[in-house]
Amino acid sequence: MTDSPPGRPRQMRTDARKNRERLLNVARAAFAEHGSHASLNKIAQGAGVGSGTLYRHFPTLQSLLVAIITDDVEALCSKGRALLTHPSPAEALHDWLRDVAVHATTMRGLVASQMIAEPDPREGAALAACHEAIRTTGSSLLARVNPSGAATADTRITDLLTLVNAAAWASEQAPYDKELLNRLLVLATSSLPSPPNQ
Amino acid sequence: MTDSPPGRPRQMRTDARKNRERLLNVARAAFAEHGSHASLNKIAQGAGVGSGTLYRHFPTLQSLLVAIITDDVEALCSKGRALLTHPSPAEALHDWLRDVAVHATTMRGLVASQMIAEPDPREGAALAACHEAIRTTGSSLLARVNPSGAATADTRITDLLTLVNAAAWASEQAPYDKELLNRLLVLATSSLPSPPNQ
DNA sequence: TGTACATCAGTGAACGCGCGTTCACTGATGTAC
DNA sequence: TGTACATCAGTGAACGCGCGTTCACTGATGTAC
Repeated sequence: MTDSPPGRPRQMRTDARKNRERLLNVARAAFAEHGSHASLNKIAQGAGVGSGTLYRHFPTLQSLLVAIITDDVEALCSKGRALLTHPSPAEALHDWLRDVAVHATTMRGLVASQMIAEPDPREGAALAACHEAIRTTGSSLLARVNPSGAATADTRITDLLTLVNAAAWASEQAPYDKELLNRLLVLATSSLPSPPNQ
Repeated sequence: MTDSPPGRPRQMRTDARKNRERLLNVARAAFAEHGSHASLNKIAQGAGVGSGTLYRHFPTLQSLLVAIITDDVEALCSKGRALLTHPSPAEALHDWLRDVAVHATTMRGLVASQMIAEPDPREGAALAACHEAIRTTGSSLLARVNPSGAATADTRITDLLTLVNAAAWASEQAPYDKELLNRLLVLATSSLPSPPNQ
């Protein structure tokens, strides 16, 4: 057993951190343009980085994707928590679901599909944690709309989020129809109380 | 101008017709397994046919897909027309939407995506005709549920079909959850009158 | 503050792979008589 | 029914391409003193 020596791990090199950031940005754009057909070599090239560097940071296309989604989900959940004090629970929920949909709308179905599919255990707990966080946040918002049904909120919110993500995916398939996402969200959430001003 | 001579075109050779049929069947399976990453060479090989033969029949992956979908849509519409005499209009509509969803559930999102996206004009009128046929059939079924709203039935059915296809896509992403499609369909159609026996 | 150095991030040519696509050729078969 | 033949479907080796991935090497930088 040759354990690594104890003590703090060495801090991440500044160039490494910058490259990681740049890779994530370029990957975001590449996924937005080509979805799951995006080329890793081109992402590396676009970030001004050797392909080996990309592999050092993200051994897998999936891991790149999960890193991007993790950032987004964090923002989404923090916005959701803020909405918990919104005066209109119904409006808060609708607003947040719209944000979720818009988020899922950014990468040719890749994001939507990750949010729906069972997390790949090889990807560690990162993606599963995203799911958990989204569900918890949504559950709180939903419970405020209909306090009596709190017990069922957890399963309801999962299906609701799935359908919202599916609607987002559909609207990506039809980019020429700018209003489609709005109309689909109305349909998808028609079983919820409407927000007051609509 | 060297026009081809007049008269009937030569009938399709029997081996050609068989090969075409075999290619469609193998392609169906390949798309079901690999979606848009299916390999044309492997489809040709699986059908026991040279790759050139595949290209003679279907110059494009897309054209292969459209041929498959055309067959399915025909069946779907004929079933829809039969349902127009069903004693319960609401049940007829729900049944048919379920069939549409199940159909969209067979090829890793490829079918669902084709049913939603704007038809590629290079693909001729075939796919556009599918959309038209589905919409017409659905529109009739919807009009029977709510005769007063016939004028708006056409736009409503388009969005409804889109959401149903989206739900089908989502349920493909989560194959481990066998009941997901059912639950999503309930959510997606919650703005319609419920069928009597549910 | 300055310096020596071990660590590890970065490099990018090279590899093997499977893909879509072509095309000169072979051979099956529908048609006309 | 039988036959000659023009048509066109079928073939599959070959091509170029871009992909993901590797790895021996270089060099930047965080750390310890």
